Amino acid sequence: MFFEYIIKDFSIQQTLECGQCFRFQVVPTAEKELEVYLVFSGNLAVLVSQKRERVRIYCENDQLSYWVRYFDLGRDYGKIKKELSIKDKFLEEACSDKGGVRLLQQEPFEMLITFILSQNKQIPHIKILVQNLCKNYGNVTIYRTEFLGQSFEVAYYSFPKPEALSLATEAELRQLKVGFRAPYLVEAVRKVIDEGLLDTSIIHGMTVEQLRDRMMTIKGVGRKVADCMLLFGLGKFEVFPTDVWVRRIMLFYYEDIIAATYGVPKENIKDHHILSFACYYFGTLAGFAQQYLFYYARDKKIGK
DNA sequence: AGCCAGGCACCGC
DNA sequence: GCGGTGCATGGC
Repeated sequence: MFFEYIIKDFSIQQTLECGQCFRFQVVPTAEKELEVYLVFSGNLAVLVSQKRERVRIYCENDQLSYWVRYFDLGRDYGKIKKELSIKDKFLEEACSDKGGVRLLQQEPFEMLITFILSQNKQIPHIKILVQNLCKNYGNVTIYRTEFLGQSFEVAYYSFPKPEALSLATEAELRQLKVGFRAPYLVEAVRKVIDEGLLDTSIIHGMTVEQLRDRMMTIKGVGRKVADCMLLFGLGKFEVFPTDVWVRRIMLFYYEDIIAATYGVPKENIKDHHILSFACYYFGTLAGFAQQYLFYYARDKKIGK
């Protein structure tokens, strides 16, 4: 069965392709303007179709709330984009061009592992590595639904649970081409299991700074990986993951303002200046701004 | 062939 | 703190 919604400020294509999600695939269709994707999260799968503002989520009743939250469909993105767009022309353009992006609320453990894998890798490679993990340590599941009057069926691998991943040795992980990230994964999984790193009862009520410090106790998790995990996995929308692309576009657009704000020569701008400025300038919307800017910069190759 | 990729740890200062 | 370097692997 499916549930149909009319949703503004949403593009399933942009939301999945913008670089926050690594487990999805296009479902080819003959119909014009119809976009269909299979999306995987944790041990679940869903088929989503979109034609203009008409969005259909193909799942059973008891999973609907999970996917509505996952795609962040309950939030007023028009308001967010408006608030960002009035700040300057650059943001206005990025928000307009990438206006269908929504911040997915993905599984915390999955985000932690995925973004440890992401370091010094390009997005297509990250997808392959994640897929390797799922194939080797996840469970096969069948997803079935009715789609356009016929039955649709696909087998997929779940994202492995910590206990399943804990069976992997460093050597086995290296065979999956994760390279120097192998020991990072082992430690992350160990800390999740032994120290309850992601236990809801423990992290509930912690500040963003406390959560970030907690994640960064893992070797292989620095500021950027931690912030991606906080943003995409824990819904901490005020963080501003700063990678090469974000650095490029921030300098391209705001170099002069940042230099003036902090009284440093342009060539002396450091990451902490960019982070501080983003926090001040974008405020609680920093995470949204980051994703619009990141996707826009990468698409237009800004600063490269 | 060399450089870079949604970085990070480690080292020397 | 700050800058430089090595790191697995793959694509251009």
